Amino acid sequence: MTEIAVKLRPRKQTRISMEKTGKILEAALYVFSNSGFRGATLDQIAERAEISKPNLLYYFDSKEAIHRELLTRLLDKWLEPLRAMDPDGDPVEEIVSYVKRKIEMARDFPRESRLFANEIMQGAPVIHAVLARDLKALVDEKAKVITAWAEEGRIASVNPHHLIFSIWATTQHYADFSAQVRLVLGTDNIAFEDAAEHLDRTFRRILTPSFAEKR
Amino acid sequence: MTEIAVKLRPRKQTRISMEKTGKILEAALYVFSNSGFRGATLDQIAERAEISKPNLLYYFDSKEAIHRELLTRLLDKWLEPLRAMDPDGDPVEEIVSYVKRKIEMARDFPRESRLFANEIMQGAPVIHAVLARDLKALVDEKAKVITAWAEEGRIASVNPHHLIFSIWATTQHYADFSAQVRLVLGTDNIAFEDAAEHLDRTFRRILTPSFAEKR
DNA sequence: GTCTATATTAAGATAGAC
DNA sequence: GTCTATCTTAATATAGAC
Repeated sequence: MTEIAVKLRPRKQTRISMEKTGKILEAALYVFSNSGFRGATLDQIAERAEISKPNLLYYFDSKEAIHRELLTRLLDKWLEPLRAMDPDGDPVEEIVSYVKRKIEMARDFPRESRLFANEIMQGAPVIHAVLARDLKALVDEKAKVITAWAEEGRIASVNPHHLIFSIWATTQHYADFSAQVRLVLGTDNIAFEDAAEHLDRTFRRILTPSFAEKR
Repeated sequence: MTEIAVKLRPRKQTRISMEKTGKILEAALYVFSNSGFRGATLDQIAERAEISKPNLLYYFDSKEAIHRELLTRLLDKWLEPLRAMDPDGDPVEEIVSYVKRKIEMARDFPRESRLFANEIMQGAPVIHAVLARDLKALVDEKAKVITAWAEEGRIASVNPHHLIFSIWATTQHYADFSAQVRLVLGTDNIAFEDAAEHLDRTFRRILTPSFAEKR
């Protein structure tokens, strides 16, 4: 599990203070995910959290502190779908289930997706260290599982790291670049069922061993 | 073709002024792609362009104007790979060639990719209108071609719009989120040959008609 | 066309009363 | 803990000499 250093300003984390910080973080998630770190302002966050700006800064040391807190809090949730991939399950089903969980995350948590996308695009200045440790370890671990499946002929031969990149890319695309998707499809709301069906079919095609490759 | 409204400040576009504006735009591409619009500063751009800030603002009306000019100038280049998809070519080869061109763009023009990624993630405030017209028209046109190919049984049945989203997502991922790719692979430079090979294989698997589907 | 100096504003953060 | 008022800095943009 990822260790999260929760260093909030008030000594005692009373019920009221946890409620306030929660409200601030919720507002900050909205603003940061829409405008990026630099584009976001404390005024916007304060207004959305229905709190004054100085009061906001009573709970957090700085704008940066809010941002850092958001990212570290959300990291576990973000890695959860990959963690859930079961080495003992059916290979193709495990991977397409992972794809399904990821597309559901894009649908249900687009703000979280864009928050991370912004962070990564800036070169991950805040969470670089923790990603280089935890994310890398997790991906390497699952890559080994995928490699084993391929060697056993239970899925088609595939580069496991790049397969995972393709899964991240295709699923998060619907959250991170939803403006473009909507604009191209000419709809106000993305039909996520269509996206999910498309990805389910394509990843099954990628992974299902061909007759030639079967032993 | 996309019409580009070039509205520069100097009346006469002399050779010297075109050189300057070119140098400014090159610097701006670097800075905007690394920091996003809000994160970028005119100081950074001016320094990189080796020009004073007021001089920079002699050539462009505002920071926004530089940004807008960059996006509109680069748009055609960005759509070129899809435009080049030939309805009369071999279906699978045409699509994997498109994938190849896109991954080469991610390798050779990562700054352009991130510039557009930033713009789209903010909801495309600058180029929304032109995308809704030109990009949508282009994608719809190529989607029809793909649908025809599928109906003729020359490629596997696929949702053409979502296929295109998958191509954009998987290829641009290596430019937009290169920090994460490098961090996960543990390398300083991405081996684009590996990515290209992976994508070539996967899209061939997706597209090659199965025996069952062939007529 | 280019520069130095400067005006203007926006935004992060703090002081201090309550 | 919360507020009003304010400090401070950074950044866009302009004035005006050369």
